[in-house]
Amino acid sequence: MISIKDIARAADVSHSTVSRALRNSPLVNPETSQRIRTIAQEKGYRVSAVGRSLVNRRTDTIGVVVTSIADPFNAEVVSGIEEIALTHGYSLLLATCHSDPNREMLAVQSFYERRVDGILVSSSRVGSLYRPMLADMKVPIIFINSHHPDEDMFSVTIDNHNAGLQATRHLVQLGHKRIGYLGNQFGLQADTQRFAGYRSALEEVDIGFDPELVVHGNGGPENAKTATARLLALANPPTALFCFNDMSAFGAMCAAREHGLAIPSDLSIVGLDDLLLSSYTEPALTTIRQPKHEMGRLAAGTLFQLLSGNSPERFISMRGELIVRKSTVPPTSSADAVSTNYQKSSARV
Amino acid sequence: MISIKDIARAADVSHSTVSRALRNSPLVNPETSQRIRTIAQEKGYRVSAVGRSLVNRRTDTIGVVVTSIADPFNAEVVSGIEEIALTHGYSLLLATCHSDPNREMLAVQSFYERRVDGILVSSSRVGSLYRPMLADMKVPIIFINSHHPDEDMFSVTIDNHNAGLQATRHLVQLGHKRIGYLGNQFGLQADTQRFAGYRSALEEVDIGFDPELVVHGNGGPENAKTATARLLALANPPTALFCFNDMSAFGAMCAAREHGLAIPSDLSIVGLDDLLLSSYTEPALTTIRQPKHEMGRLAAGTLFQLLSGNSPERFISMRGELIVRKSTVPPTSSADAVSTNYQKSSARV
DNA sequence: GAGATCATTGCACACGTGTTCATAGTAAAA
DNA sequence: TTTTACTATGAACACGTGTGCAATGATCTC
Repeated sequence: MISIKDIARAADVSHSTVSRALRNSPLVNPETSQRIRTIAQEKGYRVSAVGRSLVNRRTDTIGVVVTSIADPFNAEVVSGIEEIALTHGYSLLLATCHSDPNREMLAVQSFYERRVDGILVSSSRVGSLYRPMLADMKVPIIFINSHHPDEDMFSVTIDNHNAGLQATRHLVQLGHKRIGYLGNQFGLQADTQRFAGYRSALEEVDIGFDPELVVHGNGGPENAKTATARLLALANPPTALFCFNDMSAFGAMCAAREHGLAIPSDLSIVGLDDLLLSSYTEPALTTIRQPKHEMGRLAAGTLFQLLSGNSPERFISMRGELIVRKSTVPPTSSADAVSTNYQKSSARV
Repeated sequence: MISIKDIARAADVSHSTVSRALRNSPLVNPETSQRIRTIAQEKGYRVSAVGRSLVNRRTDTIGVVVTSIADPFNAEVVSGIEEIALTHGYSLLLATCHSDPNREMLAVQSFYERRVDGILVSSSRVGSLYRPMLADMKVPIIFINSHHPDEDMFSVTIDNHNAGLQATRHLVQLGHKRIGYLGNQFGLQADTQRFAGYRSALEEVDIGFDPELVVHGNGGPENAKTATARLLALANPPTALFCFNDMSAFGAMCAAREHGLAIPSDLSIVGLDDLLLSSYTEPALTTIRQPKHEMGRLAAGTLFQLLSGNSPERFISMRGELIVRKSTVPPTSSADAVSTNYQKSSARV
């Protein structure tokens, strides 16, 4: 592994001059500079970022923590982050935590030891615990998809309440009265807020909330499938279903088919995310589009603002957009009838 | 930012002793060691990996280059890599190159400057050009999903020829005679080999190869859709289609539906990858399963073998597994008849 | 009691780079 | 010719950590 000292020796100058020459410093004679660069090229020299980082006190590296990179949502977010990082000449350290708060902390600690210039965390589960940690480590940190109203906290999210509202309103406006909610793991902030939006939409039109119609998966299709199966086995099953995300919606569609139901005629389904594949399923999925790539870009942008001494917006909240495709239709009369009957006899909660 | 010198001062010892104490060296008195560790904890000290890397001449970091992290195949591979890296205490630097050979080189150069301990490249497009580069930089590099028979090259792939063979044989055995191939971008190694497998399967049963039935997308659903549309507009369209990957297959299914064809009765489709969502589509996709996660694990494992001085297997080739689901059935008699007619009049290539 | 062994610690250097300051040489100004 | 300004370069230190070697003091052996 060759260093500037090696080419200094070869060019018969001091390593200081080499350092300057390779960074195009105007302080060094153009001819010597050229000579040094030629030698460096011949020897295949490449500057050591670790040596440079030590003196510059920056690594040109940012750390990204996600629950799982195999989750298309996170993949898109990371893609947006990487795009912006590249334009700033930064590299990305990636770690996954699989929704384990402990692993999330370990990942952040590891990033800190590596002296990243900033950290991005998607779907954090330990947001509040960062306060003491951040006191020690003076590293800017941006949250994506989770929001923590403390000072010195930055975040980029979509308005989850509004997303739940839009999705459920769409079903309500189609005439559905018996609308289920398929959530994510209990305690996840985004889940709580989307669920709240769902309830708000029901309240707007005085549809009673039935806790029987709420089930929870884990954001993946398999658990969504079993959760949906429970829902469909009810004496009075829903005619429409709002799913926490598109992956869950796919699982729900699968469960419905296996239960002998046709989509959308027997069960309308709304997802949330608008994944690349969501428009290619049969039927194409009605969903709330989340600007995943843009969220990644904005989060990274916020970080770089911070790094360059500016004061970016503290909390960025984006709007999801309802994309109506083929998985939602008005309820069939028979289902509607059942639903109406049930309304009469069910207690309002 | 506090260093060992700061706690050395606080504990009234030399920084050497601090360094030893924090690394649990038996050379230091247990009591002083404990005292030092307590002070370090109080001050929230965390070792600087950059300082340590400089002297240890290793960064405990590996670099991963993929075409796009939003591609589920790559996401799964990276997931497998990360899993193994974690068990070795390594971190992951991630870069995307979007199939641009130039960006691929830049990413590798950037990794080298950061002095990663090893590099993994998925679906490389510049394999041969690595020879001169590797001569300079003494960094182990492993290829995933592309194979380069030079010495000093390591790779993990599936047997693409066999995968194409299996997929096409499956369609042949169902009775199809007019089988299309929907490939990836021209020149990609995996595409060439899968296509060769496709042709071998046709030759086995003396089905003539018709170049009209071969189209190319770019591995994504949108281009696959338009490419498939061209195929279906033929005077004598295929009754079955082997797609380069599942993403392409989804696009093909979409195109078929828009063309008024039912799947699988009017058009059988085989994909390749077996993505998480491939079993949740309607109909569920018949495909060749690629052990993506395992490939990532094996590639990372090979790298760590290399790093620990062992001599791992140079070329690991895995077998894809045919997963028969619902998107493939024997051709309907009418389609079969057309196909047979065509056979008679078409020239063998 | 003298010498030997051992435990504990500090000094000094190394890793690769950047930067301040001083110095030597050169050209311009007086 | 002398003074001044400027150009080009090197010496020295810094960044944070690890380690070989020497030194100190204590304990043990004979």
